[in-house]
Amino acid sequence: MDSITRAPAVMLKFRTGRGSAGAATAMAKGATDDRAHSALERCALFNSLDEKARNEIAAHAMSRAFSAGESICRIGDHGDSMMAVVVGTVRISFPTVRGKEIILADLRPGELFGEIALLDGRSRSANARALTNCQLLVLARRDVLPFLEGNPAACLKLMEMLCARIRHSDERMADIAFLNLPVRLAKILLSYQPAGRGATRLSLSQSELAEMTGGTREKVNRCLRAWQRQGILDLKNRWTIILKPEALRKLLDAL
Amino acid sequence: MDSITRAPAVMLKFRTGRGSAGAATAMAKGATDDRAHSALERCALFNSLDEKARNEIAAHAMSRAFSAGESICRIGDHGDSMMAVVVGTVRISFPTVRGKEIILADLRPGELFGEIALLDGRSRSANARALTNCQLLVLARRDVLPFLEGNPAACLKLMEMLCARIRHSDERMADIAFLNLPVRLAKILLSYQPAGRGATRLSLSQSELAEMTGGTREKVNRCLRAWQRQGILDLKNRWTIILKPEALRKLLDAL
DNA sequence: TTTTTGCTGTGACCCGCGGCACAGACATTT
DNA sequence: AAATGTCTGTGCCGCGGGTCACAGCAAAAA
Repeated sequence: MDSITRAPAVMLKFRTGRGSAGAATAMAKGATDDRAHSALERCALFNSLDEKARNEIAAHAMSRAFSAGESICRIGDHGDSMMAVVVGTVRISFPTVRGKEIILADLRPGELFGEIALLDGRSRSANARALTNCQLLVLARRDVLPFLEGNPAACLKLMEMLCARIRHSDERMADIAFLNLPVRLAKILLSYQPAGRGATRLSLSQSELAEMTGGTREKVNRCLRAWQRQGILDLKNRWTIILKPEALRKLLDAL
Repeated sequence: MDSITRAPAVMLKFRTGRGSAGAATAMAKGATDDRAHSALERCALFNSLDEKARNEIAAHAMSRAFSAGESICRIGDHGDSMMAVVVGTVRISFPTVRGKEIILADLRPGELFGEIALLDGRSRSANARALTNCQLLVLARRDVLPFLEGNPAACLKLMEMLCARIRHSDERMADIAFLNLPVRLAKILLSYQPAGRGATRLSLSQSELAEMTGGTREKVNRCLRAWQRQGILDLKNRWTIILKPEALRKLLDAL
């Protein structure tokens, strides 16, 4: 277990966290620059489009920066834009009673959020927060809707993405309803494990894992420690190092 | 409590249930008849369209009947069509481990299902079963996709519907994660209560309520009985009669 | 009508998990 | 180096709720 020399690391936020990263909230509102265009290329919604369409939408994109810890939007806000992550990580969460919240997703570059309020014209459906310093591309409703009307292909692609969200939500709901915490935790850990076998180091606090699984911090801790004793993973400083992903997968297969 | 003379009744399935309704599975494949057209008018996706567009899509609709209890589609099936309910009730459910399943929705005339597999080309995302004898309108992918490409308005409307599904799913997930069973049960009961004050009679078995809330039949029973003792509702034969919806709502407000 | 089947109502039991409390380990700040 | 704050690690207690078992009942089927 000491033989790990160059394990892949999943680090969503800088280890030296919250706010200390300084106020990088300057706003670069340059429009049709190359950065915007190449960012859209990395985005699932737009990379299937032809060059012309991509230029058309890129012309309306506004670049905007958020510093680590900053709130991007809150549930209930009026929202008439959607955002694509260019640099950094954005955390989407859903607040519930008594200050608790459930983490829905951590979005990396190329991913999109805010489409729901944009599309249905209602208020924001979740919270979004910059987990690291972030660079986003902002697209306003008044630009997006006409664009979609003229680009059925983009429309269908967007619908596919919404469908994926629905599938994922339904599955997760069933998980929470019927699976016990260790299984849910294993699922989450594996979902942060980038495909390949071998050790993965992840920098997620146990409270964060609790908010993702819908459990408590204490329970997550006990579960992780039990796995550590079995040699399935290792907890060092504040990293969680997955040593035997197969063991976790086996837990899932057993249902 | 005996003064109820004409209370609204919510009856999703015939009280004389399962299968006995005889094999009405005959297939009426008449296409552009008036029934198809008027059914589409009742459907949220199509009623905002102009007459011409509605005729266009109605021309491709196939009518199909299912008898009570019959399975319409199963999760994992290959699916390249979507359906609109014309007559009857269709139950959408999501199966999980060990035969348990969670009821996602009971669809009434005018509502749509099966769009997800149709749109993203993957397999069916849930089970659908005819709760009563049903009449459905079936629309095939090869007809729907070209139609959507030519009708941006329908596209956007469909996206709105998908967004509503996502909002609903996320909220329900948070409910299951953080609210205890009585509260979830109260929510479900109220959601079947058609707006107005006063008593509502609903014909849902306690096992069904359990499958909707993600709890057990026994727990649902105990909870309902407790409410009965408090005079909030009445359980007679196999009907659940909501006497004081305000009391349930108060339970929700208390969070 | 009689039989069968499925739904309701309840008691007993036990486990998972949430809540509290607190100690120790690091990290960051001053 | 000292102080402060945050995360980790654990013991303990109590409750919500899942499970089993079984006893009425009411509605369909025979």
